Amino acid sequence: MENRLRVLRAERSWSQQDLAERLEVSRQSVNAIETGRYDPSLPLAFRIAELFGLTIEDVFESPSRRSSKAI
Amino acid sequence: MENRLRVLRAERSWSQQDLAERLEVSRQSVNAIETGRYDPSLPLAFRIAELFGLTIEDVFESPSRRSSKAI
DNA sequence: GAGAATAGTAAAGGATGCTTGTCATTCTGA
DNA sequence: TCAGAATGACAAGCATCCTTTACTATTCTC
Repeated sequence: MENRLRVLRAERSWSQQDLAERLEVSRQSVNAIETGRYDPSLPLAFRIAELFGLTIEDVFESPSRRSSKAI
Repeated sequence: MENRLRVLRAERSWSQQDLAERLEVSRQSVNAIETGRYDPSLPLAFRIAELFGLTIEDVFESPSRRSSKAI
């Protein structure tokens, strides 16, 4: 599942470690999610979306929904 | 994590089996999610939201977001 | 009452998420 | 240039998700 985590993190100049601490997960989990090795659990997806003030749909994108979304 | 799956299903008069087939999961998985024994994976949460034409936030609700949402 | 449909639960096993620990590589700045 | 920060990746182990199979209880319909 595609996600915009790396972009959102970069916009805030956070390291993976910074983000991991804010989400209360390990740095390796952040890295694995960013690099697409696995998807977060639903509770973690909620924490991620809330941290960035976005909806889950804004952060993660199911393949079927990837069409021509602006920017 | 709270969810409105049972209500959404009932609104459509679907059995757990009906819903399970539409989601391509087992009836027991639907039952477990409805009764709160566990949360769906993120990909399954997306399928559920898409099936009902809602956002994930509309179907599932993190504890921190449970305040005074209308109806 | 018999049979079907629905729902709740359990056990066992496979798949996935998350951890700590470790190593290699790349980036950054003094 | 070189040290430290940052990143990517892997392994082992535990937790969680999801499966199949199975059993039970309730309700409904004939």
